[in-house]
Amino acid sequence: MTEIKPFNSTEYMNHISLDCVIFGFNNNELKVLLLHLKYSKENTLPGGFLKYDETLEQAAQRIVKERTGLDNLFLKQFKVFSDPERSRSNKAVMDGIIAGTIPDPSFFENRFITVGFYALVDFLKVKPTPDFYSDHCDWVSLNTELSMLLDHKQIIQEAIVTLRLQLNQQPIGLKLLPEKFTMPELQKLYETILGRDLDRRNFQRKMLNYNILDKLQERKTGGAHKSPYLYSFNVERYQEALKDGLSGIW
Amino acid sequence: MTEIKPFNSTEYMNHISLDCVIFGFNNNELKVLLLHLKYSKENTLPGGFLKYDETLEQAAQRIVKERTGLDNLFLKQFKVFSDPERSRSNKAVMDGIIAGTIPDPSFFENRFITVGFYALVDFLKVKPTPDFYSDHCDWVSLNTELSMLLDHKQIIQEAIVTLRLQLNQQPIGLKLLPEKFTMPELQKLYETILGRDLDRRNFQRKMLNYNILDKLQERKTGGAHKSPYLYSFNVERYQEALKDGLSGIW
DNA sequence: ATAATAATGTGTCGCTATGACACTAGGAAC
DNA sequence: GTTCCTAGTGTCATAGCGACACATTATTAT
Repeated sequence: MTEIKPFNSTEYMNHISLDCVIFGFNNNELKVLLLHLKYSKENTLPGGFLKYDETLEQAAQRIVKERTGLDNLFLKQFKVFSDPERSRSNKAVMDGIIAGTIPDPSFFENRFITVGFYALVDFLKVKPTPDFYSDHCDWVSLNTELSMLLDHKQIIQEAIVTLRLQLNQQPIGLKLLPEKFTMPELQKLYETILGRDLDRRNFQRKMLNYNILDKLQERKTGGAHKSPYLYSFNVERYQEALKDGLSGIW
Repeated sequence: MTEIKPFNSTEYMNHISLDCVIFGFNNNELKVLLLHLKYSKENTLPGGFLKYDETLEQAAQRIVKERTGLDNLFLKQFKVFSDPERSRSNKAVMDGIIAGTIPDPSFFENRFITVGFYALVDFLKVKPTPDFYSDHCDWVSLNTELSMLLDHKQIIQEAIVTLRLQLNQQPIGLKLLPEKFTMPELQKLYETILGRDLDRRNFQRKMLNYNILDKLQERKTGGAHKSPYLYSFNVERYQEALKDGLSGIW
């Protein structure tokens, strides 16, 4: 249970909610897109409820589109959070009721099981858009210490663990990086997700051996030092390689 | 939505159900524990609903215990199934209503999102126990072609895919095999899950290099040929090794 | 008994992937 | 130019892996 917006609760299924951990990569950092609630001043994940004719995946796409402007994103369920206490003492709901902005308080006071999704997006393509109940919507570095609504901090943690485990099975780089990128950028992404440094030369060798990158003629200019080459993913070969997983442990 | 037993629907959360794919390994085959419904003659996964004060994990333990007699099993969520059509035209419910055995049909006619769990159990320890609505509860080989309730066939398929992907991150062998087992048995388990043959000698070398097995003095007697040695898992070292995943791709 | 059969236990060889590491090249600041 | 920093490329030794051969032991057929 997360997002609060003016809505008709009869459109939505009771007891089931979704929360989306939207990952972006910028400035050599992994970031998540968070909302900041007007009344309770808490940070929340973009989330929402399930309509009667939707799958959870469709609901997640809808929710993510409202916050990012983007369609058809890479989204994956990773865990259901079902602690009976998780939606108790929901400060955001209390404040909303006091402010008179929640049309159907009894709906929000129910117990909700939430399905966690993570999304991988191209940072630069996102237009962060707050909803009615939040005063802003921003990218937040994972290093930042934040006060989060309910169990949302835990949800983010679990999303990262999942991301790390699936690093060789999911198109992490393809989805998180722009069309063209440099080898050092790709390496930084892997290092950030894994939480440790990798050897520059070994990383490059291994990556190139996967045969999933196209080396472009262009170099990235404007940097302060030697211009690195630009690469792009060969989507076909990448997808093919992922079927068996990118071999090896990083 | 799966298990139908005499119950008071007010004890349970609406719209949320669980289905458990209980894996066992016997006679060199992977098997799942299924119920066979009296009226509709369909096979179903053991499943049930969520009580108001339970987590999904607790509910899954409860459900699995009722069918196997076992406590504290290895259980993991793997996916939520949320197709709005999935619980439509539920033959089992229709037959139950006709037979007058469903106390609260309106509850069952609601839309249900189901959370898939898989369990890994020691085949020999399980006492398959049917519920009120099923005439028997049996182990069924995955090679068997069956008519299953609703989307239960798909749920089993997804469970297997998950099992395969997590083969190096989860204590598959430890949970599916008896205390003492032979190397060929362990190999067969891996081959069954992976769906392909492995080289006997390379398998043994790799397994032993993990340092997670204790070679016992005993040998398994009664077999038709040379007696194989018995092994058991060194639980401590196994758990330790799983933290980083058992390296390598099978 | 003896031989045939079949599965298990153990060892070798060559290749590849990997980790550790060093040198060269290019762009910016001075 | 010189300095500094980053990127591009190469080498070497080792561990792990796939492919493969031979000896051992238990049952079964004769």
